[in-house]
Amino acid sequence: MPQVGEEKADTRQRLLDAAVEVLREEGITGATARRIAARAGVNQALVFYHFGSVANLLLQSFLRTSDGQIARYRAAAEGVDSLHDLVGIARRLHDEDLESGAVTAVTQVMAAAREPELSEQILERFDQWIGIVEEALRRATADSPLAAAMLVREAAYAISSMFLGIEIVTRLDPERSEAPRLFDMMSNLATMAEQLAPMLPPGTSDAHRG
Amino acid sequence: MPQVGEEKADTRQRLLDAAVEVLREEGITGATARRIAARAGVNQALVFYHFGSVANLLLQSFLRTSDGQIARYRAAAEGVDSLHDLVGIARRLHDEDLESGAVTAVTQVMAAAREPELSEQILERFDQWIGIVEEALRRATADSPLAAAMLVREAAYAISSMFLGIEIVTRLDPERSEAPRLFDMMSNLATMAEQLAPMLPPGTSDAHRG
DNA sequence: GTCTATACTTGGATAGAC
DNA sequence: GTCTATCCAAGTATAGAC
Repeated sequence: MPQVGEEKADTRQRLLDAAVEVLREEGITGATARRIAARAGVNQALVFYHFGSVANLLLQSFLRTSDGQIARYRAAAEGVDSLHDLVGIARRLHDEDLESGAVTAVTQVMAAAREPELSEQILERFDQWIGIVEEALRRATADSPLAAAMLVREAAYAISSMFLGIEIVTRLDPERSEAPRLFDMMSNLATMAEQLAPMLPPGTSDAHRG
Repeated sequence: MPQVGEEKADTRQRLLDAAVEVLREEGITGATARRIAARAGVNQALVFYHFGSVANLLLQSFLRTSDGQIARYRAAAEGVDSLHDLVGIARRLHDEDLESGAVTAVTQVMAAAREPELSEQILERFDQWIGIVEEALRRATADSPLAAAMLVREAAYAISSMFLGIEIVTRLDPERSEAPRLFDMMSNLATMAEQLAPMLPPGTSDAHRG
């Protein structure tokens, strides 16, 4: 256990941070024990002392980062109670993620995952992510006839996958991203859907409720 | 130039094929000159003779595979003239891609891409992909009021990104994919949208036409 | 155009001193 | 818990015989 009030984060922590930075800047193919250790300013052997293997360091790094992201998403999603809110918050989270690079680190591990155990862990996190979107979507469409037509779980799955895809494409050249225009469009669609709702057949909006 | 009627594909071709297979089965981190050559049944030095470097072999492999995919998508998209068609064709292409593993190879190169030149080439292909979806979407919604609300380019971008994300997630555990249910839902949504169209304010369906 | 052999580099991982 | 030193495996790439 590290001392209280220490100036220097303990090595374990530094390695986890360094792993995220290396994943972000050099990708999965550049995430080696030597590079990560150099980035953390510690000896290469400590990767193996603390984590046993590079693969495990990357796994732990993934878990820590994605759990952080999930907590942020969960907190942000609590404020959603309209489609318009949902789009606005999604836009904000996307911008923040791009800035911090956290999602890049996550997608690098994700794309390269081969071992079933790692895949399992990743899917578990993706599932939580979908759950958050699902919950937000459910609240956002509670008063809309859309709720009856849409299977909310599937829609949340679609949205989550879309974000993942956008992240990967955006990283190839952030300057040329079309994501901002997509958010503008979704914002307009949300507004229209909300204005149109009263024009549609009533009663259907309760179809999904227990 | 290879002889006509040859039994054995020329080495260059075999290496390109082998690269796709290795990318599919072992991912980007397993795509080494030695493994690809072994898979092709040729000597490792031939990777460098024919392609100069592993990175270039992977690039050529990516270009060949993604161009093939694009041709398939383009051909399939020609048959679309309703949202329902679009969903059905998307489902079929998704199933085929999963079976052949071609998209997996593409996403592996994509996720690991670092050099600007490679990113450039990848984005160019992604752009073509978006273009095909855009064109299909435009035809599918030509008679629908949806066309007025939706910026077709942005919607196509969203759909393409979604497919990319789904591919990456599905590969983690194909058994547990939620994609089939998503297609079912989209199919229902398409049907509803088509039934609902006449109920909405008329005239708007022509708003996007020159 | 293909093979063998080899040079060189990098990376994962461990042993042992401190 | 950290470092030095080291081993071994695997990778890229090239030279040169065939």
